[in-house]
Amino acid sequence: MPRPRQPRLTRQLIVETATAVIDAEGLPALSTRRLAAELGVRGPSLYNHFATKDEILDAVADTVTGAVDTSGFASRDWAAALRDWAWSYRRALTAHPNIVPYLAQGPGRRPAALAMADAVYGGLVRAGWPPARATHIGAALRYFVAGSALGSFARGFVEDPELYAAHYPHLRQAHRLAEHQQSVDEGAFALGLDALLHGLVAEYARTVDPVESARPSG
Amino acid sequence: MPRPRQPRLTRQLIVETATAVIDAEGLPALSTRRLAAELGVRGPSLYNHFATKDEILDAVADTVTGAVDTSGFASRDWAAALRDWAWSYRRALTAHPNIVPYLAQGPGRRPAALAMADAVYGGLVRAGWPPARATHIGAALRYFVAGSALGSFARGFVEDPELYAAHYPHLRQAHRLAEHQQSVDEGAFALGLDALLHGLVAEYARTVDPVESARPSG
DNA sequence: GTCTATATATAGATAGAC
DNA sequence: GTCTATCTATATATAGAC
Repeated sequence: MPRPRQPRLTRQLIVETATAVIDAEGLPALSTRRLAAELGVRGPSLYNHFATKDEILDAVADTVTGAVDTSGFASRDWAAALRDWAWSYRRALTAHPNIVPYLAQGPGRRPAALAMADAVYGGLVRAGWPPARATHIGAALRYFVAGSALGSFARGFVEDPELYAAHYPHLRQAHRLAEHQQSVDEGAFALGLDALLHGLVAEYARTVDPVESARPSG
Repeated sequence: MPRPRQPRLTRQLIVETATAVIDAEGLPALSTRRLAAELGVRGPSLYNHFATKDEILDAVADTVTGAVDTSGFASRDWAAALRDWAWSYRRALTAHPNIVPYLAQGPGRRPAALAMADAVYGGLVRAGWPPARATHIGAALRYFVAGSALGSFARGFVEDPELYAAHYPHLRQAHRLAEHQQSVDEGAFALGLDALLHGLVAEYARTVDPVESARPSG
């Protein structure tokens, strides 16, 4: 009973469906058979559109990264651009947390990841940061965003509070916050990002543009 | 030809060997057969010491986290304690980067991870941080450390610089730094951690201990 | 371009002998 | 406590018919 006039496979449809499976059940759950079944075809059909499973994963990864907005770096305000980029980056990754370990294997040859790195680095250098410093700043923010998307603090705590109370007294309250996992994660990200940018602005004033910064007070 | 008097299996030996395999070849490379072969036994023998493969992975994860030093929180200087903890945490994770995605699945029931969270949270609250704030700070630093261990900025760049030059002009210089991957990663971590702590100290002065901080200047 | 059939490999885990 | 033998399952990928 071949399905008579169903939508045929396309690369985009395969990528979208693969993303959905990964989001719902994790990276190890994505097999070619599972993906094909989800699309209403058999496993081998996928190989008419992708040479290997890794090509599919790369396409998923590139699509996720492609959703990140780096347009802020077109302006002059590098700190605002970093903040907007970091939040956009975080939104893109937290929408698909299960793919993050794969993403972190490196930008590799994925166009979107390379374009993102290029935009951030270029924007910081244009703002006056020394090249080596620009690399460090981009990497530091990438670490923070990737780490925040990778695993929440709350995730993984078991249900019974009393189970912890005896051995880890300070966690009694902390664990209660696990009920509000998402708000904890977002609050921690907001706090960390603000602190990071605060420190970077201070260093910029000290090392990159001391004249401009010193003008008001001395 | 059974091995006559070889060292028999112990939980510790299994965990150490599993860690070595994961370090060398990645998390997916660790199968029960592979691990057993490395130990000079057959697969089923492992089940005399662990009920499941996941139990072995949990033991590996717990050992990695157990190497983190949180003794700094015994003192009063919370910022110095955070810095020491973050560096110790980073050293523990970067020594075994391939296990990080597994670690990030949550503290779960692993004693070392829970003890670490307890020490950090307790130290910050004792220093005067509000409980919710202490949770956010611990999480933010955990994100940063985990992200930095997960994937370096440099990792994954291909060898030929010219391959990037045409399409991503700003990356020509950045990619050269990939040759010094380790120093880039460490520099980015140092910069990010300093910036984070700088921002936190400023907030502490503003919100937790304004009297003490305001004394000199008003 | 999708299909059936299959090659090849590998996984985690158990039963029961020694 | 380790072994052989095996169960069950699942994987990626290819050949060749339609």
